[in-house]
Amino acid sequence: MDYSIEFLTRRLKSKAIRPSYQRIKVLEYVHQKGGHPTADDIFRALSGDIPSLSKVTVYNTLHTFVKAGLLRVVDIDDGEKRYDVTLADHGHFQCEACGTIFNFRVNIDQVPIEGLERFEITQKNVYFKGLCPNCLQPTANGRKEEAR
Amino acid sequence: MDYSIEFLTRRLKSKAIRPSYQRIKVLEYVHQKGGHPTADDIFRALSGDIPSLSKVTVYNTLHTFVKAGLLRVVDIDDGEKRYDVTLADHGHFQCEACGTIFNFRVNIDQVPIEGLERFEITQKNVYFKGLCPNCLQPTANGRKEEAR
DNA sequence: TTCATTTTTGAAACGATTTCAAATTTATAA
DNA sequence: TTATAAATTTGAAATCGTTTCAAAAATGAA
Ligand SMILES: [Mn+2]
Ligand SMILES: [Mn+2]
Ligand SMILES: [Zn+2]
Ligand SMILES: [Zn+2]
Repeated sequence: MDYSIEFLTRRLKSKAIRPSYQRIKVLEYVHQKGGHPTADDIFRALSGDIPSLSKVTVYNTLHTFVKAGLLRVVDIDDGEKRYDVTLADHGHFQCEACGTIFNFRVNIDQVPIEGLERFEITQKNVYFKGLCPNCLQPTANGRKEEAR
Repeated sequence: MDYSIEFLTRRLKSKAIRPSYQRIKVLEYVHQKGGHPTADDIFRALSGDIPSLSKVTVYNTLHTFVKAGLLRVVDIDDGEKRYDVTLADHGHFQCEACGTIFNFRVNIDQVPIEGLERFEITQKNVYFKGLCPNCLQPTANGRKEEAR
């Protein structure tokens, strides 16, 4: 994929967000890294490149991006919020052993819903929990993988 | 419904939880009040009856109840966790204007899922957001109801 | 270059929850 | 009943992600 500075700059400008160095770096990180990083993941990853970087800037930037629809919040974890570049509708599974968050395909619009006839729905989240294949796999000694 | 001390005591004993005064009162509150109270809702409601009550006791008690399967956590709100006595599978809708959390019927097991073939699922949550009928209703002057 | 606006920054505040150790209550054994 | 151990409750302090705040720095317009 093309996550060049020019591409990211254009993406920001298209949302009327000024392409500051910090913002471009945050956007670059979430695109290149993918997955579901926390604000702190992003802060620690960029601190090297931008020694002056403040955590508040990361928070500000993430808020801006979410409001502009560039990112989506995943709030499955207790504790920290996570940020997701994948905007297409999908569900999230969090492994209770290793904590990893996985995406899965789910067509929530096909589900029969009862009781929201007069409601206006703007956001649909599907969060599952359980054990991922890695953590289900028994190790050589016959026990489960160690939880992190 | 019968939420007598005897009933609640039996319910606790059946889960091997010692029926202390505090625990019975918390269990009574969540049953009688229903809905999705926060730890603080419960604490403030019971402080009158139990002047010595500590918030830590409420937290301890809620953890115990959740672990025993007497309550379910609803983590849709940013901020505070909420507790739910309704154990049957259902979805949660939070109104973005008034904050109220509503239940709705959803048969999540009927939804086609792709990508979790080798996962062990132990918990399925469906969280919607949007506007509830009250907050959608225009007032006399033509504007929406005031958000809380 | 000015001057206004936006962005970044570190420190401090916030707020729900957890940790901790002491005090109290309850159960068990002698 | 009394002694002792175990469980529960409690208030204070700690934790931790996030927000608020005001000043400094960067950027844009005139
Ligand atoms: Mn995702
Ligand atoms: Mn509910
Ligand atoms: Zn796992
Ligand atoms: Zn509402």
